[in-house]
Amino acid sequence: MKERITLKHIAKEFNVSIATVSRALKNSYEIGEATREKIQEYAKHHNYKPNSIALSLLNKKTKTIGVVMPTILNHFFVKIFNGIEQVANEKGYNLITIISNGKLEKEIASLDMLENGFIDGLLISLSEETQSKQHFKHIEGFINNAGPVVMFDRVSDSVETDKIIVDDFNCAYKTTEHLIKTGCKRIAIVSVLDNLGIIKLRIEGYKKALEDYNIPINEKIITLIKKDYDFETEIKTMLDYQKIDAIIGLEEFSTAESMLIAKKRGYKIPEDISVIGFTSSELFRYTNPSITCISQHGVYMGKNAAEKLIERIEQKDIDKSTFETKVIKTSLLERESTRPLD
Amino acid sequence: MKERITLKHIAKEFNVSIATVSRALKNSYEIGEATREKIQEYAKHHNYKPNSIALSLLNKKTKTIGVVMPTILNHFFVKIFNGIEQVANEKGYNLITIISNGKLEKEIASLDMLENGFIDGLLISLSEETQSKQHFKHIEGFINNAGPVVMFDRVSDSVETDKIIVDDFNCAYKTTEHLIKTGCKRIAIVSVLDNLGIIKLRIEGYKKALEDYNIPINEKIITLIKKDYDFETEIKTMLDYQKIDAIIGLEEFSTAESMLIAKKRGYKIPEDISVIGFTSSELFRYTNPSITCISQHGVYMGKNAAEKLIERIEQKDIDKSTFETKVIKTSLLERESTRPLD
DNA sequence: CTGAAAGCGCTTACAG
DNA sequence: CTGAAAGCGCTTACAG
Repeated sequence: MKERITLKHIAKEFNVSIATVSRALKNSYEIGEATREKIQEYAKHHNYKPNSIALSLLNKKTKTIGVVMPTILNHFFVKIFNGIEQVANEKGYNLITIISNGKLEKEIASLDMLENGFIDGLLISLSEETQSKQHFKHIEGFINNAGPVVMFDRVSDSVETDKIIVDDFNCAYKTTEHLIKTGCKRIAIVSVLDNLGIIKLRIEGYKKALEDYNIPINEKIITLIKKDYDFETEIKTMLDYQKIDAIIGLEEFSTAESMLIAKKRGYKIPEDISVIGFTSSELFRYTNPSITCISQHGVYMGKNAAEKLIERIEQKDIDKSTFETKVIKTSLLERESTRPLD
Repeated sequence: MKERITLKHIAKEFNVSIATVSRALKNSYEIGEATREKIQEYAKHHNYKPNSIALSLLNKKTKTIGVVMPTILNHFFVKIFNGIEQVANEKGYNLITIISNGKLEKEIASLDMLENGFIDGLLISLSEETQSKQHFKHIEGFINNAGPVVMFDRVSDSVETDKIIVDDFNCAYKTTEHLIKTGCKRIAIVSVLDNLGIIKLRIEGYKKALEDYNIPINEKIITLIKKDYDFETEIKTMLDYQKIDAIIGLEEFSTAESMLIAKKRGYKIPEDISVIGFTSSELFRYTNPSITCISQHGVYMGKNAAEKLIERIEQKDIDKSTFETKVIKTSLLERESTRPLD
């Protein structure tokens, strides 16, 4: 690696000041044409690139956005990331990506590190632990000290900022309603996530739908499986001791895995048990039967989040009263794991 | 957002020089204990964080790595990214991630942008177009002007640098051999990727295995499907006009989709046709039958790539003669889509 | 024990 | 048309 060429080098080469070089390269009309041309040519030939760190220090803008996500091993988040990347790229922003891995500690450490001027703004989806412990000081700290924040999907009501979410309550309501209309009455919920705001909302929506259709709620078939519990055992127990004619899986794993276990237990899908996944996943297209699911439009969510953040970054003053929560509509993608409506 | 607090502010507060503040915060033994303590306390209380942009300018190190990948909608790359993230995080490096989306142009633009001092080094997996056009000037330019580069998975022989790859030739050889040993003779290859070094190597390994077992090579069942061609039509044509008893899919999509089409055409898997996917994918666990595949150990590859790059970054001088290409072993994960060995 | 100065690489208002 | 100077926020060798 050669030493990087700077204005200083060029200035020395032509025996002019670095100010002149700077202006010549910016095509300033102030500089004589001859000087301008020879400097530009030299710079081009030697592949001069203005040092962006120096520019960042000067402008107090890095044109870089932080993205903190709980995981990337989840197709929904991959899609969101894709959306973010598209918009960021388009608008000339770089992305610094951090996976919190569900850990509050890492989230805090990351924000702490990012609070030092390296990014212009932050996109964040909270880790499980952050939500269960309801610890948001690091987010608020960032907003106060470092720059605008847009939260997406896994958000918190208690943090005042812009948010992009899915309407989990309504979505769960409609999903449950759909199952009821196809004749299901004993609808189970399965999830390996817990303590997440979105999970609570989904369960509320589900319960409301059951109520509205006068179906009793059976807490024993709302199976939230903690990390240290064995998934297969829990599902088998539920299938063996409870009567069930539908399963709503709240993420990819729970959905696909529950269906697999049910099939092994001899249940026909969807004749005996209907299955719906509460997330879009490529995987669901290829299972047998293919799985009906809620499409959450991850790319669209990512794009919206990035657009909102960049808008805030480029805004002079941020009026807290203009903070908004955008709700992204979901859609039901019917496949073979649920019965047709009529 | 409050104005960020700087050494200047603190210095003014205590009527000392910024040098003193800087030293006090670094716990320099030179500074009187009283001064040190009151400055530290004040800084802590006001949440002072040294501006990392200023430090980067000073140290000519940003503790940031660039990651350029062709796609993220591919589980293999997601896993690699996870591995990279783990190591980077551990060693205190940030990641700037760019998805080239298979486009040479974007790859060039990205490197151009990253060449200006924002990153200490680069991890890159080439885009399809880059490989088909054999255009590597931007990579070489980066190595010469900006910093060390480690290439992973989709690499080029003509670029001199460290590389982490899968042994595609051998792996394809052994995969083909495995199919032959389970009684398959008419082994098809299906891929939607083309012009990729790794694809060529895999096909060579496959052909070598056929040769070694005295099985004639039938080019008509090596189906590389171009972007604008209809996948389903191509596969159906192959199934209808050629005799086939095994399919090796070179990526997730081709594998899962081919099996689906074959099943629809009435073939029993693996009795009539065996299927192997040349990539690890969560999806393959849930299809019916589940799909035997090559596990490429993406996380491990990502970790290795990141470790190598950081080693290079933290090295004073890089001796080109020490560039190495590390080959990651793959393993065959047998599932239901292939027949057992005996 | 503390400060003034130089410097990282750049831009730009101010002089001339 | 061109340059010297100040400044972005920091560190550190050099003086005292």
